[in-house]
Amino acid sequence: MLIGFEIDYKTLPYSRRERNLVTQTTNGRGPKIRDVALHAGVSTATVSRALTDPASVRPALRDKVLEAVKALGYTPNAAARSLRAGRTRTILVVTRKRWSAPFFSEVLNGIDTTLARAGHAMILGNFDAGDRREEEIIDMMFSGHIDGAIILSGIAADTGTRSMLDAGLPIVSISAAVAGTLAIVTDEGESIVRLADHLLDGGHRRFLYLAGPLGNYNETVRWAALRAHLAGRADATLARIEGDYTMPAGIAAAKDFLAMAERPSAVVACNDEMAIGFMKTVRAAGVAVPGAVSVAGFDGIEFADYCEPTLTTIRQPRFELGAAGAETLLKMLAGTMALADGPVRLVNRLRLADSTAPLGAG
Amino acid sequence: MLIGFEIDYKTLPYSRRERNLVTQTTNGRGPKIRDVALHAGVSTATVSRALTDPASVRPALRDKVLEAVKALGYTPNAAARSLRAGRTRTILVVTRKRWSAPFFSEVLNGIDTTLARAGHAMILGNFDAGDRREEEIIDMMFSGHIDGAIILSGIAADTGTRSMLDAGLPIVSISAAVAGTLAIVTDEGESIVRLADHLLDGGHRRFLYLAGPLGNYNETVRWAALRAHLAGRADATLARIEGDYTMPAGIAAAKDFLAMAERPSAVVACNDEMAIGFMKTVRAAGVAVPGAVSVAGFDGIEFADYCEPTLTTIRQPRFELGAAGAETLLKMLAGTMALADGPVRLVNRLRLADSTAPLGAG
DNA sequence: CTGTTAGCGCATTCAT
DNA sequence: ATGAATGCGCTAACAG
Repeated sequence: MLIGFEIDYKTLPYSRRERNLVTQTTNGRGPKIRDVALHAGVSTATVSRALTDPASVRPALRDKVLEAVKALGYTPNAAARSLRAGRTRTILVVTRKRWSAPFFSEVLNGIDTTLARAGHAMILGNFDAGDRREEEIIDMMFSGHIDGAIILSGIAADTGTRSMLDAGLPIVSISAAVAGTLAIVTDEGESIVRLADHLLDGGHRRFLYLAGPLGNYNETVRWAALRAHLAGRADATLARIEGDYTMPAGIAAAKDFLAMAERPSAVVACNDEMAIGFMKTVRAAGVAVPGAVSVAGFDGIEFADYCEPTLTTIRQPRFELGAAGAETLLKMLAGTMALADGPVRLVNRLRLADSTAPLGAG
Repeated sequence: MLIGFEIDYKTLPYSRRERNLVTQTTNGRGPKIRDVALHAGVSTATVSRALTDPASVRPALRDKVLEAVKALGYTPNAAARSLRAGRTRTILVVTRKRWSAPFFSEVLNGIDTTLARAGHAMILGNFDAGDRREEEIIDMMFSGHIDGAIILSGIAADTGTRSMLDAGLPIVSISAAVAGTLAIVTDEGESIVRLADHLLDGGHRRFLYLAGPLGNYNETVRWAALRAHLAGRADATLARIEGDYTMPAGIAAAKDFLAMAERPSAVVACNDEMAIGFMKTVRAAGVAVPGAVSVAGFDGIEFADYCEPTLTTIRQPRFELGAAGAETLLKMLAGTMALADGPVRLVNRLRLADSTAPLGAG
């Protein structure tokens, strides 16, 4: 039995010190607002006010409170706060299992940075149509666990019984416009037309388009724009091969391309990954890029500058898409923006690199 | 005025139907447990039990409750539940701003999949040492908003005043072992030795190592293992160039390499991105890979198979790292696993590709 | 400007 | 097996 055993707090790591203070309070689970109130000699209401609306408390008292907060290592309980306030300062971000990490990770970064600055947290949820996870995502919308949602998945979670849209929370969709949400999109149709014009200017007339998944928003917009534009040129042809945005899909498309009797001279892929898989494969088969075929992508992922050859592509403002989406959602929560104020459109930039060249050049 | 105006609910979208039902309940914000109880003719306690412990309620009553739940579109309020139960079924995952998206996105996928299966949500938080975000992360640990944390950042958020470790919640660190947490790591030291042996077998003796950020866990482990191993070979030399895991760092290293009087014949990069940036640059300068220099990476990101040439690397089980981390944390929460049961070690695999060849071959 | 009080919605005692 | 009542921790009315 140790009697009079003295702990020298100054030599202990602060964690130990704090833990010790914590145990001096009412119960085992860390200090509550009441503990702070007692320590500071004020009521719990004053503590609450000193923390959430400092201006409403006399400086002298406020300082006493903040001192007590620091001394006890008090952090307000989030659940109690949420229950009382009716909001959680938490946002749900939904993605799909097979997302394009190089593209979306930077969007996510933009979201996180913006939300964090506003004191909001971000719950990430992956789902694919049909799996149980989809139901959980919807439940979360109705559970009061979150204040709003950002959709990166291109579609809303919807089990047929109910949809995440029904919860009545503000929702923003980024990159793909989802009906019933405020969409943050880019001028992707115009962008792909600019790309096509660049290739047309280089003398290209036989085009091949590497498609994204059928029904996908971006796929639909890009294809429609490209097709409409080339339809206006009597001398141009446009073939199409289906794909799913992955590099293996680019490989598969390349095999089809290599088997074609009359090969197109210009390939426009619906995203960079497919373009990169395509280039790798045709080059391995002895088809020079851009010598024999020009290849362009879409998105402007980082690797577009490191593949061989560097990839002509359309650079989307990924971070800004995320930031604008988060900003917009915060405004909807604040009531200063509404669905009708959308969609928000950002501008892409054509980035020329070594994978495209005028017909016959390269 | 519309009298006797009948709405045909069957032709309305379900969302409309549900919204209608919701308004039949006590207040504006959706049905509460009391509404369900009234609708089913039971007490709130029975509703609660029917939902959380169905076996404890007589089947007849249980069915009535579940029916009422469905009819009203009831979803339990998460904040109230958390406050009452003392846990949130939410996990915090911390990353750093400059993470390697190709590597960590798949780890994240493993985490999310595993947590979701167990009914847990995942809050994502980016931080960098010194910014305000770091404090928020720590606050979250103390706020009762989360039940535990997974560290992908390699270091614990720590302001000097307090650290996320002090909250007393279970914490797992993945890929880099963080003191005070249960670490999920790989046999990276052994892996890099296997890689070195492969190059030694090919006749290489002059090595160059492209380093990660000083102090980084993986950097430290890999460098120590490689250095110790080559130190055992009297005929081998090992140079080192600093970097920060990015492709531009690989470019910078390549410039230094090109300026060397006697160039090493084998380059081992601490991650794939640097190896890829390096290859791109030396090839552009006319140095053949692997003809003049063999290059190897570390991590096994997807793009390693699509760069030019394909990259010899060490493939880490990224999804499994995430899954194991989440699994482990869940066990810690359940009390069936503790810090002392770690670390958990997964095994990497050497993946040979076109960027390495025996000395003088290629 | 500050203290007292009530209640956010739920899970869990304690009775029955 | 079920119901009544309590309190998780906090903030917002209301009083003073």
